[in-house]
Amino acid sequence: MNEEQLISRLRENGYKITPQRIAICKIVLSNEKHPNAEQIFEEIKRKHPAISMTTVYHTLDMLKEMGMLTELRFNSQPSRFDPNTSVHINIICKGCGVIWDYSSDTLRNKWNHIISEIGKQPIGQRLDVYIICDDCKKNLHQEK
Amino acid sequence: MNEEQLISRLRENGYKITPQRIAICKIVLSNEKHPNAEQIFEEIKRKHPAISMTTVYHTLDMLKEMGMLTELRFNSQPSRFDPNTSVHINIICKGCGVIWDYSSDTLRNKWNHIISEIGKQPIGQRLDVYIICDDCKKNLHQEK
DNA sequence: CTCCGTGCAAATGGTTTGCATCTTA
DNA sequence: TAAGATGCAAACCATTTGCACGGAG
Repeated sequence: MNEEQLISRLRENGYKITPQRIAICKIVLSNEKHPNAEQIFEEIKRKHPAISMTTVYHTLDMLKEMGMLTELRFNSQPSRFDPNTSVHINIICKGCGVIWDYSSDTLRNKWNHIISEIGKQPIGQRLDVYIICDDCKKNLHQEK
Repeated sequence: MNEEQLISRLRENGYKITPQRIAICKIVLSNEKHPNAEQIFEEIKRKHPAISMTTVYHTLDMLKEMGMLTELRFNSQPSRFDPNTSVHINIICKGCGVIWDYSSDTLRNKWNHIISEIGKQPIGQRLDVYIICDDCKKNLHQEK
C-alpha cells in the first residue's frame, strides 16, 4: 500500500491526515517482523524525534479499528503488531520471540474447510504455532 | 483426572501437596469455561475463604510449567485459563467473551497435515476463531 | 472557527515479587 | 529440620486516560 492509498483509507474512515499518523502507519504496515510498541516508537523517533508513545498507541488503535492490523498479546511480553490480516500462521520461537508468518494454498484450503465444518461466521482468527528455533536450540545445547 | 492421579503428577514433578494446591488444581482442571484468575479465586474462596490471589497465580504458573494448562492472553481483558492442551480451536465471542472449545477428527487431520508441511517441530499451538455469538447479535440488533 | 490529534503527566490494573511465617516431607 | 509453599503488601510496567495546547479541514 502506497502513501496515496493509505491517505484515502484514512479519509474514508473520517480520520485526519497528520505527519505523525502517516509516519507511524507507513512503518507499521510495512514491518513484517511483528514489532512491539516500543520498537515502533524507536523506529519513528529516528525521523520524528518529538513523537510520543501516546500517539503511537492511538495510531495503532486506529489501525486495529480499521481492520488493518492485529495485536498479538502474549504472556510476560509486550504486544506484537501484525499488519498481515489474512489467514496465516504465526510461527513463534518461545526462546527469542521471533515471529515468522506462514501461509500456503494448503493452509487456506484446509482452514476454509475447517471453518465451514464449524458453521459459524468468523470475524477474524489467530493461528499460533510455538517452536524453539534453530538458533535457540543451538544456544540451549551450549549452555549444558 | 481424579485426585490420586493429580497428586501423582505433582509429586513426579517435585511439587509438595497442599490443600490449596489440590483445591485450585481440581477447580481449574475441571472448568471448561476458560475462567480468568479472579473467577478461579472467587470459586476457591467458597471452600477456602483464607486463600490468596498470590497462591492462585503461583498454582496456575505451576500447571503451565507442567504443560497441563494454557494461558490465553487477550487485549483489554484479563487472561483466561484453558485446561485443554490438545489441538483444538477456541471459538471466542468478541461481544461477551464466551469461549467454546472445538475439535474434530477433520481438524486434527488437517492440522497435522499443515504442521508437516511447515516442517517444524511444534511445542504447542493456539488456534482462535473470533465470532459474534447469537445472543450478542440479538442484542446488537435491539440496540439499533 | 471547530473538531480532532498530539503529547505530557498521571492513573490504571492485572500480574509479579519480596519477605516473614507456616507447612510438607 | 530443610526446602518449599502461603499470603500480605508493595512493586511492576505496558497500556490507557485526562487535559491543555496545536494543527487540520
